[in-house]
Amino acid sequence: MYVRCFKCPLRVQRAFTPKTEEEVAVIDRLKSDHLRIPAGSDFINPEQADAELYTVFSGWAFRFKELDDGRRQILNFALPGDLIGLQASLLDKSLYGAVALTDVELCVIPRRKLYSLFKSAPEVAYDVTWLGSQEHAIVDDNLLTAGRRNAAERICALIAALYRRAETLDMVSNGVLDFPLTQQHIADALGLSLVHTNKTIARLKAQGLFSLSDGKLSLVNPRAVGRLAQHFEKDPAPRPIL
Amino acid sequence: MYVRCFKCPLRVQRAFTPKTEEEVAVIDRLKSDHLRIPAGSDFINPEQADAELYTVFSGWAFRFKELDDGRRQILNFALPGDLIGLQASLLDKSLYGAVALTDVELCVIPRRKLYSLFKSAPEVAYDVTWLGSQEHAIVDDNLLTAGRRNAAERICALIAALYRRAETLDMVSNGVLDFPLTQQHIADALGLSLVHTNKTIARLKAQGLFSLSDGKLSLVNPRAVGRLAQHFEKDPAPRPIL
DNA sequence: CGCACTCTTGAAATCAGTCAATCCTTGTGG
DNA sequence: CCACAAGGATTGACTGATTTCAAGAGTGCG
Repeated sequence: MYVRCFKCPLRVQRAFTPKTEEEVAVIDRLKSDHLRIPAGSDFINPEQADAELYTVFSGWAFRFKELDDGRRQILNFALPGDLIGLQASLLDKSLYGAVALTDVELCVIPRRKLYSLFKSAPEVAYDVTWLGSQEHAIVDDNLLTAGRRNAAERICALIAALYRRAETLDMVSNGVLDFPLTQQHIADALGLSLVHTNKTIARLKAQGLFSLSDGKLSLVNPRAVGRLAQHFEKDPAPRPIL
Repeated sequence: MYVRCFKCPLRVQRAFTPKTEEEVAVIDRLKSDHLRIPAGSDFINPEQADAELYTVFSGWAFRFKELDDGRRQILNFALPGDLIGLQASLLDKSLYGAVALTDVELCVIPRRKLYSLFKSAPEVAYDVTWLGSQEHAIVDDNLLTAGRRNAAERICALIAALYRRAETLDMVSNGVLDFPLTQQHIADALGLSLVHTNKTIARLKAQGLFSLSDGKLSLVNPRAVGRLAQHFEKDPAPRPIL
C-alpha cells in the first residue's frame, strides 16, 4: 500500500499549504519508501549514523533522549505532516531516538538526496528548513515547560498544545481526541515522576479541567486549561508539508 | 568598523569549514549590517514580527522565553559563529527574545533575502539549515538537562558544554575561560532557583570540580565534571559559518 | 556616601520523588 | 471457564530536593 504523493490524502487537508503539481512531483521522486511501524518500536536509534528523514503520514511518534541510568526525556511529539530526523540527517549522527507511539506510517526521504534537493528544488528545501524551525519552536516551548512550570501547569500545557495541534488536523471529533499517551509518556515528556504525574492529573480531572480515560481526551474547561498553561497560540497558519 | 566577509577574522578559525571565494562573496552581499550591541540589551523581542537573522561575530548572547509572571527560561547560549533568529525569520513572528550577554557584534542577514537565497545560493542555504539543526540539537540537550538531571548534574552539564564550545573557538587560554554568566543566568538556563544554584555551585567548587570567580572559569577536575554531566561529545567537527 | 548588582547564608515551607502495595483490564495458556 | 502474567492506573506514607523568604556582605560606580 504505497502512497504516491500526488494521491496523498494528507496534503490536501486544510492544515497544509497547497503545492504546485511540479513541487508534488519533486517530492514524489524524493520519497523512497512508505513504512509501517508498529506501536512501540523505534525507527531512529540514538547514535544511529545513517538515519533517514521521515514525514509522519499517519499516527503519533515522538523523539527522546536518555541518560546512562535510563532516565528518559521525551523531546517532542510528532503528528501527521510533521518531519522527524532532519537533525539526524544533517548532522551525520542521531543524537536522539524516535519511537512510534501508535502504529505509524512514515514517508521516507533518503538523507543522501537532501543536499541535491537544495540545488534542484529550492522551494522544497525552504519548506524543509521551515519545518525544522517549526519543530525547533516546539522544543523551545517544551524547555520552557520543563524548566519553569509546575506540575499542574506542565500537564495543562502539554494537553493544550497537543489538543490544539490535533484539532487543526481534524483529529478531534465532538470535542473528543484519541489520546495515545500513557501517564509514563506524559511524565517523560514533562520531566516529572510517574507517581506525581498521576496524582496531579487526578487533581486536575477532579477540578473539572479535562477528562482523560481509555485514551480519550476532552477539555471540559478549555478556558481554565488554557489559563493554567498560559497557552497563547492563536490558530496556527497553514504550513508546508513534504 | 564594518567588517567585510572576505576579511572576516572569524571564518578562518579552525572551528569553521573554509568556504570558496564565491560563497564568501554571496555571504558578503547578503550581509546588510554589522551591529554592536552593549551587554544586557536585547536585539530580538518576544513577539517581534520582523526579526532579522544574525550571526554572532563576537561576544556571547542568549535566547530566552518567559511566562506572564516573569519566570524566565534561557533556551540556549550563542557564541561567535552561531546563528540567532532563524525561527523568528522563517516563522514571521519571534516566539522568544534574544539578549546580548556581553558586548556583542552581530552580522545582520535581512530576513527578506532568505527565500531568494535558497534559489540563488543553495550551498549557503544548506549551511543555514545545518546551523539551525545544530542549535536545535543544543536545545534538545538543554531539555534533557532541565527535565531529567538534578541540580549538580545540570550545572556540570552547562559548564562542560560551554567550556567545550569555547575551547574550539580558542577562547580558553591556560585552562581559563572568561565566563560572563551570572548565577542568575545559570539558574535561568537550568530551571533552578537562584539560591539553590548558588549553594550547589558552592558545593561543587568545594569538591574541587571547577573554579569560578570574577568571571573566570576553569575545570579543576574535568573528568569529574564530565562524569557528573554525562557529557559524551567528542571533538566537534568543523562547522559551516555564514 | 548611597545605590545597584551580585554573591552568600540560614531557616522554614512545599513541591516532587521514591518506595511499596493494590486494583483493573486485557490477553494467554491450560 | 479459570489461573496467571503484564501493563497501566492509583494510592498512602515517607523522604528529600528545591523553592521561598529574609537578611547580610562585597564590589563598583555616580
